[in-house]
Amino acid sequence: MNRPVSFDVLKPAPADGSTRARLGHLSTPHGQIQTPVFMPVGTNATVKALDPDDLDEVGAQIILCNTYHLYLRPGHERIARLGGLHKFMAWDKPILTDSGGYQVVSLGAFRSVDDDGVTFRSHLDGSTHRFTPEHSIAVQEALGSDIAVCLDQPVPPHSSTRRTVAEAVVRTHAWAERCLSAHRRSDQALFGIVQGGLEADLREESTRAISAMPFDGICIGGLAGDETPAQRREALDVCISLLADDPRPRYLMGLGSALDLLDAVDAGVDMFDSVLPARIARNGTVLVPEGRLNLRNSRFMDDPAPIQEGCRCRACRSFSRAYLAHLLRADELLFYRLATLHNLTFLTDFMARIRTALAEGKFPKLVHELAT
RNA sequence: GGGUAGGUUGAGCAGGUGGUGAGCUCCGCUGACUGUAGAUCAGCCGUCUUCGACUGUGGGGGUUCGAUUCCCUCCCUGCCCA
Repeated sequence: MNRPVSFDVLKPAPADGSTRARLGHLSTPHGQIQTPVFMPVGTNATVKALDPDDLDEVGAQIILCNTYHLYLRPGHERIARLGGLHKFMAWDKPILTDSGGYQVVSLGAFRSVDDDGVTFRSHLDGSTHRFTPEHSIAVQEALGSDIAVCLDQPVPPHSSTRRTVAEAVVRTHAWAERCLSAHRRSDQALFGIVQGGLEADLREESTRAISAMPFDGICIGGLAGDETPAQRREALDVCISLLADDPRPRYLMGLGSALDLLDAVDAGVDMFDSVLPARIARNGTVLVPEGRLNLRNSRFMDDPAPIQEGCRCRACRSFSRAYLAHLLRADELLFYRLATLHNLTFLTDFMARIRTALAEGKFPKLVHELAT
């Protein structure tokens, strides 16, 4: 049977074990994706402050949209009536939808979880809504994303007891099976999600269970939270050592800082998403090779240099730090667009650089360079 | 010139009719943000030797144990009338 997406490893991890990083190619109904890839997040069917032309200019290959948010507003059925999510938002490249699983964590006090599903209180009007694995899949099918994701139960790594993590793992596995049997669309891939927090044995158990199911890709969830980089790497190594011979793409959910991405690619991850670069942009922080600049700092008011010398983005081609700092202070809308454009371009180019290094067999060297 | 309402920490205000005015919102300064309840949030924002101390209610003077408050006087601002 023809899979909706196909993944080819163009350049596998070297046999010498110097890295698990690999170069890949993901083919979807709406286009091709070079991996490792970073997916900007467009929760409400828009990457905040940008339009699809901007995203093309950034070089985004695929974006993530959110099932829970679009279900609440404007409604998945409405989007389906209007021709599906791609048409609705005028983005004809690949889209991955999150299942609403993350909202189990982020909505905190506004939800309750049981074995059958999650009950949410809408953050918009307080009304109650229920997401079961079947319902999440139905909503994602209505949206028509290229890649759907299972409803899962992530837990905050650091602040959860082993018992909580263990329960979430069991539940996530049961839901994974239900998502699989509910899923029908043949033009939409379905990824399963591994949980297990920072408990090595639970991570292992979860990886085995999820990878044994016929998913099109494997998500690693429950990280990119309050764990340390070392703990994350440890959890990642547990998962990916078990997936070494698995031909499917590996997607680490929620990771978005450059050095974090580098390390996770080294650990063998192919796909990433995060709100981080876009959110910090809106909050005044821009990414540069040395780290971050907070354009709110008074020293930028007189700085005629671009955010980053040599950056190809619109903000850097045309404007100074001084101008951007002014826009930010004046609450001008242009700031949000330019800062977002820059940060997403920065991260996209960073991933491209990683891919080039992988293609040329120079990835370990790049890691060494950037880590110091 | 007469009348009237005012003068509080960068700005705008609150409060205070004899018993210790540092409260708010802006502005400003700094930090945070990782499958987006986030163009958001947190801290600081008179001075200093900062777990505390000092100064501060337009200026000056008076009454009083004690004055932002009462009295005198001057200055400044808005409005009304000449």
